[in-house]
Formats: sequence, C-alpha cells, structure tokens
Amino acid sequence: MADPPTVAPRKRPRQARAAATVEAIVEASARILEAEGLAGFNTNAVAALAGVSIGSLYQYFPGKEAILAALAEREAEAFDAALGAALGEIGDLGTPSAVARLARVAVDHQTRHTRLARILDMEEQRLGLTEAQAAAGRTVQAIAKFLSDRHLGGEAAALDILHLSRGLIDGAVERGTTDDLAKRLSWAILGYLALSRQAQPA
Amino acid sequence: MADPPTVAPRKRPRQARAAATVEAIVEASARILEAEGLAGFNTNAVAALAGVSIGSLYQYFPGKEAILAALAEREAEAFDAALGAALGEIGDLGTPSAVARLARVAVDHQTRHTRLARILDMEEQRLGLTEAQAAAGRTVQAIAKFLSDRHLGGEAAALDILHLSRGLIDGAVERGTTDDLAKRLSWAILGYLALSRQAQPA
DNA sequence: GACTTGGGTGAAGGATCACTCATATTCTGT
DNA sequence: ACAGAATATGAGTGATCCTTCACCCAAGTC
Repeated sequence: MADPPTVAPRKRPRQARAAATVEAIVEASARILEAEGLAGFNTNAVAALAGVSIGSLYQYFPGKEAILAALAEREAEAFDAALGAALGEIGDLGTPSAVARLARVAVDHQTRHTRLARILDMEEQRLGLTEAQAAAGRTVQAIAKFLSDRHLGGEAAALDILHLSRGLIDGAVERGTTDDLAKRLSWAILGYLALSRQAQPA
Repeated sequence: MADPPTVAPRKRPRQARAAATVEAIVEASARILEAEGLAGFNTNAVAALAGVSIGSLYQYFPGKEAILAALAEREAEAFDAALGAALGEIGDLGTPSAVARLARVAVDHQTRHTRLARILDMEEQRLGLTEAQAAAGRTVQAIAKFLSDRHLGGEAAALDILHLSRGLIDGAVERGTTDDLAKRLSWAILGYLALSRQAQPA
C-alpha cells in the first residue's frame, strides 16, 4: 500500500491573476480527465492545456494528487449546491414528482462529466480527500433529511440511492441510452423506497 | 484520443509449463489490481509477483493492455457462468425469490473483487475488449430472457438492472455496509421492474 | 546424439513524466 | 518612481517503467 500523498494546496493565490492560473489548471485537468482518462492526466499536459508553465502549477499544488483533490471538491460542491436548490423547490410536491425532480438533477450533473465523475469517485477513496468527502457528506445528509421528513428512510437509504443512481446513470451514458433516463432512475429509487418501507414498517 | 493498443495474445502456450506461466501472470495481475489499483499495475511488478521474468510475460502478451483483456474475459466468463447456473435453478420460483437468488450471485461475485471489477469495467470501454464484451453480452441476454419469460421487461431493463446493481454493490462495499445487501439490491430491482411495468403496460 | 521447437531469462535502451530551481516578469503600496 | 512581494517561466534532473533482444535451457523427434 502506498502512503497517502500530500493533498493540501501549497499556497493561496493573492492576486486575481494567480486565481485565474489556479482556475485554469483545475479546468484543464477536468478536460483532460474527461477526454483521456487518468492515463493522459500528467502535469505537463495539464500545464500545457491550461496555458501555464509547469513551474506555475507547482507553485500552487504540491503534486498532481492535489489537483485531483481540488477538482473533487469543486465537483462535490457543485452537485451539493444543485441538489440543495432542487430540494428547496419541492417542499410540497408529492413524493413521485419530488423524486423525479431530484433524479433530473442527478442525471444532469452526472451526464455532463461521466468519466470525470467516475475517476474522481475512485480516487476519492484511494487518497483521503476529506474536503470532497465532507461536501459529499452534506449531500447525503440533505437527502437523508428529505427521506426522513417523508418517513421514507434514513441515511442508509440515501447512500444506497446515491450509489445506485451513479451506476445506472454511468451505464446509460456508456451505451448512449439516456432518453428516459430520469424516469428510469425514478423507478429504481421509488421502487427501492417502497419495498424497503414495506419490509420494515417503522 | 490514443489509438487502441493491440490486445490479442501473442502466442498460445503449447506445453503445460507454459500454460502455468500464463495463468500465473493473469493471477498476479488480478492480485495487484485489487491491492494497488491501476497505478501499481506495471509489467515488472506483475512478472515479479508471478515469479516469472519480464521476458516471459512478453512472450505471451504484446503489452500490459493485453493482460487486462485476458483478465476481463476471465472475469466476465466467470460471472456469466455463475449467473447461468443460478438461472437454471430458479425455473419455478416466484419472481421475488428468483430475483433474490440472482441478487445473491451478483453480490457474491462483485464483493470478492470490487476494485478489480471496477477497474476492468472502466478499461473495457477505453480499450476495445471485444472478447470480454461478448461474454458480458451473453450475460445480458440471459437476464433479458429471464425477464421476458416473466413479462417483466427486455434487454433495456436487463442493462439498467445490471448497472444499477454494480453501483449499489460497489458503494456498499466501499463503506462496509454489506449486511443485507442482497435484500436491498432486490428492493431496487423488484421496485424498478414493478414501476416500469406499471408505466408501460405491454 | 543431433536437430528443432517451445519456453525462459534479464540487462539495457529509450521514453515518459513528476518535480525543482535559478531566473525573469508583473504587480502593489507608498 | 521604486522596493519588495507575488507570480511566472522552462530547461534540467532523476526516477520509473515499457519493451526488446541476444542468449540459454528443456522437451520432443528421427
């Protein structure tokens, strides 16, 4: 087992110019990972695509794993925000409609960057990306709250649903069958919730 | 985009000794991928763990990707066999019991080598691992037949279920909540089938 | 026992890539 | 305008790793 590499940013950008550099590096990384996968993800390529020298990259990130960490945090944050917004808008909807709405959000997010999302998900485990995991934890809590408010389940159900969604969406994108994807995802989620509730009446 | 590397075996082992060498290489690769991930998967390490010289490795495989191909085929074949056996034993069971049985098979298989399975799944897309995909295709057809025999769905449903299962199982293994996993998986599958049937009555 | 073919070896070439450092440029406050 | 801080550069270094090749050993054949 390899020891976990340092993942905290090396220094913080103070000028706008520097912030743009950091942003360009993260964005370039996202593009490369989506297009080429982990294999094509090397610091030289990232710097080149970002239009920045390798030296600059190492000013802000202690290594390539650190870029992954920043990227993972960014994505987790974005998903949490999108889901939070959706949750705020569905207070009085019926459960099927509410779940359909949430399914849409998940599909939209995951469809945009399938490959990137899968890679980050795997690396999140391998390295200890605590920042990203914290954001993901907030997402789980938000869904768990939604479920328990409606007496549909708790945190365990939220996690199962999240993971099952990932698999279903990734698979559908892979084979290009994303037509009724949100609807199909709703079937899985609502079905899971109905049967789990029926199996263990609270 | 990188061009797809050659993946066909270089030559076929004719003596028992050679077959053992090939087997050792594939097995060592599986162990390394499970323990270290793609990052630790290099030909030197594989040869060393297999107790074989690097030269021997290149006698049978044109490159590391070819080992991946062989491994993917082996795993896909194993899963197809296990699932086929289970399908043969559940001819007259009720649908919930039958699905529970299949869920068990999927959980057992995926739980044994989660990390390996995930890696192979990703690489299967990246390279064109046709042999492995053929075996996977047979698995899909077997499930599709099971579903259509009971008027529960077709190939699309089979694929959705397979992918959703992968996500759910991987997630559960990741966080160590594999206790009622087969049951939870059954909920998702049966729920999906029930609602999809209800949405589009044949 | 000579010959053929299959099997096995590992040092070495060559490519890639992470990361550093000495130097140059740009910004910001005064 | 100037000093000092922040930012940017990219050739170079060393390590890792894929792959080849020239050579040796083992097994079967006549």
